[in-house]
Amino acid sequence: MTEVLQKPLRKGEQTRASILDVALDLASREGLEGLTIGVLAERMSMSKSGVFAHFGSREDLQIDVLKLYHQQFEQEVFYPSLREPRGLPRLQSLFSRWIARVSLEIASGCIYISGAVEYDDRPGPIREHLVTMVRTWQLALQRAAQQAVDERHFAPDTDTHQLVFEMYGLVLALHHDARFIRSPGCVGRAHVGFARLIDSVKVS
Amino acid sequence: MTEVLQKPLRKGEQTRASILDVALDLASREGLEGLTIGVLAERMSMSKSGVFAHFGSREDLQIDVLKLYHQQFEQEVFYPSLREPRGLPRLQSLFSRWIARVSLEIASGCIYISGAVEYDDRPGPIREHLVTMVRTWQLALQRAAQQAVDERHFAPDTDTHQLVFEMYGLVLALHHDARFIRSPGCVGRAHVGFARLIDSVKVS
DNA sequence: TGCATAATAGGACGGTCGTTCTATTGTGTT
DNA sequence: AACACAATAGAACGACCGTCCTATTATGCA
Repeated sequence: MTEVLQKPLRKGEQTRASILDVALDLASREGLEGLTIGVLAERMSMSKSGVFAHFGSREDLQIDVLKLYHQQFEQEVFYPSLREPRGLPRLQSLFSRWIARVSLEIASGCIYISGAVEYDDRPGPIREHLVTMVRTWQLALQRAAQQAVDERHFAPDTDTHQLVFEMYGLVLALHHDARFIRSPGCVGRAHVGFARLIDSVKVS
Repeated sequence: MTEVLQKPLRKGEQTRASILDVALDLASREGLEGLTIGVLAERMSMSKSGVFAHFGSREDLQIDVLKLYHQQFEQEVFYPSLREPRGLPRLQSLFSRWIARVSLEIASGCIYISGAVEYDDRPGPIREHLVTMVRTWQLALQRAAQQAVDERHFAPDTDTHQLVFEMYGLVLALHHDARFIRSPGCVGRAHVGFARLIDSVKVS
């Protein structure tokens, strides 16, 4: 009855992790709803049941993929920006890292954005997780914007909610024009839009 | 051999039209990819094959749904705005009618927007049609913006492409926050954003 | 009223889906 | 080396999908 027996063998966790990696890549391309166990198994050179056994259900798999994405997003976009000084510099860092990530994702797709469309009318735990994550990100942006007001970088009557709304719009437009329309130069347009946005709230 | 025999009986066209109506409603809710012949037949109280016979394939059905949507969009948003004088008034009319339509669609969903995500990486005729329609709409907006420059409502160096990019972003953000996040007040924020946008290019 | 044929129903097909069951292979520990 | 059990494979399930084929019913016109 020593507690050593409880801890799982290493192999399982390892393949589970690499399954999740492939699943994230797959979900980025085909959407979370397009993520299918059969295709996943094929890409892993495993049997369907072999893959399935690592997750209680497809829904659990999807949620784990979501959590992995969230983690990577935080690591790439959020945390590095905390090194920047509060206020405008940090907000600018958050935005340009965000843009940079979405630009790289043009080849695969952003799960927050595709998920928002896939689950805008599909109740359930996946939608719940997605909404929580996106709202968390929006609140982080809003907090950074509020700090810019506090630091007197922005006018004191600045509507930070409005600011985040428009920033999100710029990124959505970027994702739309880059991935769907495939019109060149839209990364630059996102930056130009942000500059104008900041200019409209900055103290002279 | 009188050519009268060639013309189809009325009944078929009629039910075909009402099938398309239901299909459009269904596709707005579940997405074009979620539009399924079985569910469509159930909603029509018809057999699957009965519904299917009106279209050569599911893909043709989806394309016809798309065309119907495009038609309604033009009718509700584009044509009425042509009655406004060229330049800023017409552009404002286009935008606010667009916003109004998307606001009504909050309950169901905009096919241009959900389709952009569903087909951003799925080649084929459906994607082709979608891209053409959306680009048509974007070009219409850009034309109206250019006329505002010509009429000296906007500064002569105004980047109309940039303008349309940001307008589209505002609508995407509206759709996102309304349908997915379900945050109240985002219709107002879309208007505020547009006002700020116009202000930055308007001649004093 | 009949006749040609359009409109629809019914059933079957092969395929893919998520999931479950049972058997087999592999791993880590004593 | 041998044992316990984790990890995976394989086959089968019921459900739903788009599509096709063949009847049956309804429609519009002579």
